[in-house]
Amino acid sequence: MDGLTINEAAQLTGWSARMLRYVENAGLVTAARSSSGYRLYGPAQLQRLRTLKELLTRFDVALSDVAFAARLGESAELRDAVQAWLRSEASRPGDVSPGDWLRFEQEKHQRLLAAA
Amino acid sequence: MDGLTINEAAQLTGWSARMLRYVENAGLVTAARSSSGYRLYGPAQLQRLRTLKELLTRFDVALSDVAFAARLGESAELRDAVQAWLRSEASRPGDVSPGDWLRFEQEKHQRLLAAA
DNA sequence: CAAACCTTGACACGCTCGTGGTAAGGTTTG
DNA sequence: CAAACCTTACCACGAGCGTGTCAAGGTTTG
Repeated sequence: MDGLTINEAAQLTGWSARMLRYVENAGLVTAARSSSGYRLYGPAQLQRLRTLKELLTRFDVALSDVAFAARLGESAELRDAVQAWLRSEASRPGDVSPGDWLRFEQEKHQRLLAAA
Repeated sequence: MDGLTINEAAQLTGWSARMLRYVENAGLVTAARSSSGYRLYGPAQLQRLRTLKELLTRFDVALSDVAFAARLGESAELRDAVQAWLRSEASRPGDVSPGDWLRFEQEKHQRLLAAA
């Protein structure tokens, strides 16, 4: 059988085996399975895991955020609803002070930094 | 001064005053302020609040999800990074079983329903 | 002026997220 | 076969979300 086992993949990607299972259960990186049920990671999965990690740390994004983005990509109905709501935002003057949601999104990160 | 106060807006939108402050702090619906600092809600804000509520309940979306979508709309860099990662997904066969992330995203909802 | 409203800040509570661990049991390998 | 690995299923734990409530203090209104 070709493909790395979960601990090998963990070593090579910097995730823990525990997190690899968690990420798979989130539907973000799914491994193939051997006949006996072992997860098998190929080069594509390894690359996806590495870039996912990069994405999360570089932009301080949560797994649930990426999962939501995937949802947006899959459901045109949801995507349209969200975009319609967002578009109604900038239309009125003084509606949202610039950098407001940005502060919110970064607040968690700020707190983590402050606690260190 | 024109504009409804926070409790009036709460009544008309179905949110609590507490949540209106929370939503504002999330940067999603920001009210104008009177000279003495009172929040003032106009028709545009009321409508945004109503549609936001609809969005959240209808698609079982979190406030942080909408905030993230706003972030995607503001930062081309982030949007490109996320979309690039997502595009690398469907390329390989058997990469992700269909409906996998969907189960994950709905799991919370399922648990809530199961508890009732 | 007193009642009724608004403000921010805090405590609390249950739930989800991200993460580690451990237990019970099947598989692969030396 | 025994060691080393894999599986799922749990317990735990701190941090964040969504929400209510309460306190201390300023504002508007009858």
